[in-house]
Amino acid sequence: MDACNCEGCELRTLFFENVSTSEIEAICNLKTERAFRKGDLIISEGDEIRDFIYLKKGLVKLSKRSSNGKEQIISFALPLDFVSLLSIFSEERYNYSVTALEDSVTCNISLNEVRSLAGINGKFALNLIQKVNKATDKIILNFLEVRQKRLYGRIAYMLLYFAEKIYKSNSFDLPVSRKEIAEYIGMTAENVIRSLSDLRKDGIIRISGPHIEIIHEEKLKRISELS
Amino acid sequence: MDACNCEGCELRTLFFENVSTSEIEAICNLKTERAFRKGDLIISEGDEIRDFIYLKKGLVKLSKRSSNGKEQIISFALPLDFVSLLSIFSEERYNYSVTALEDSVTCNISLNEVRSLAGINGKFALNLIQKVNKATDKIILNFLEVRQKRLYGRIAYMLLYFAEKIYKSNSFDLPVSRKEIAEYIGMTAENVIRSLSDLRKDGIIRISGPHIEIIHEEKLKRISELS
DNA sequence: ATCAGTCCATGATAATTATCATGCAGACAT
DNA sequence: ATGTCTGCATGATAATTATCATGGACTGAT
Repeated sequence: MDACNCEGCELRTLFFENVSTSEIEAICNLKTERAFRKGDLIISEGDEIRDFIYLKKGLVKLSKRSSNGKEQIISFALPLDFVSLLSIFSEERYNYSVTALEDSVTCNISLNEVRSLAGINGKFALNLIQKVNKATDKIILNFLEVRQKRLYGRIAYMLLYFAEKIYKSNSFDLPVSRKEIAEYIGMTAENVIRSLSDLRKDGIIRISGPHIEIIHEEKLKRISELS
Repeated sequence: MDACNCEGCELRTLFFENVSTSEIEAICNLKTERAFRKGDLIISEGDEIRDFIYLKKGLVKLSKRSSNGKEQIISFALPLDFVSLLSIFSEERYNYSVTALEDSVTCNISLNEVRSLAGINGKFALNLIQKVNKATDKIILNFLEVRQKRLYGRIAYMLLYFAEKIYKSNSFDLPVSRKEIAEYIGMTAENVIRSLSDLRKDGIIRISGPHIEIIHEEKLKRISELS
């Protein structure tokens, strides 16, 4: 446990709740930490799935190039959300990409190790099921939520999402371009820009470049709910 | 193994691949089979999650009532797809409903049993992860696929989906109303009806009541792809 | 048999969104 | 410094989709 710095990792108790100290040591020595700069590609669609990857620090987006060549954003993930959600265990290759939106650090563990630990330690496996399940559930519920709204409501929903879930503040820098917001909510970049401008003109938010400040949270919530 | 009729179940090898005969017997004696008629509610949103449920026979829809009160269809499932996908293991209550679209039979096993088996038998747990993972992946990829298309393309995509994935034939009875199609693709019922009529007028499909016959599969595919 | 309810269907119109065009500002390489 | 690229912004217009209204067919309840 000397070269192994997992003790400080906030994910440890979450992830390794049911793993004995000796098992942790064994895994810990096999893990690799990787640092990424804002904008770096962490996983590229089509890459072979070798590692179980989770986010230790930072913010990432999961995206996929769809059949017609357009990029679509599936979700955003913070630490404590897993990055290796979809397709892991069920596919050989990633069918989505992961990109760092802020400087990020991942912790990579050989998938075979995780697999064999899960095969030996059923409690660990159950814990894993739960985490993967929760993460994918969130994505699906989010899709449903967004789908039923119209442009203006989707924008409001997204702003509230960043404020509440990602930054826990009504004042933050958008980590994504307007085009990426469009790819996330399934609209065009022009209309995203227009909606943001409208919200600004109505005095509901303040914008300067990437910086957003939500002034009338209640109004924004009403817009989000009333679609 | 006498009262236990799992041997004939096609799901057995899939599901219990890694489970010993004695373990199967133990579980098998605890399982309950339930039959449902077309239209019956199998799971109601908000129900407590007690059983691990899988579909042995039939066709079902997963749906969710969204915040504004509108019903949304998440996916359709055939046998071999699991029904207890989302929220199981991670939630206490279902956050979606399951309805039989055709006469269906489910096999219910106490979740605690499945959980404890997974805790003991890691291989079984891994198998479970894989299945759950694959099923949710499908749902997410489907959402992405549909989202990038416009009305006409979504209708074409859905028709091809039923023909290829559900009925394996270009001639079939739609198991859902036009309104439900709308809830599946995120459009209004009127526009679904209009699109179907347009496809009929263009000679691409034949319609009589719930019966659909795809005449020009190639044209339909092109419409689906070109959105 | 009648009534209420739902599904399918179509039209007219309004609302929403996409597309195309243009301009500006900043980043960056040469 | 110049040109090129990208992101942000706005307008004009076209395309798409929703909403509202109406009608016929059918089902089930009374």
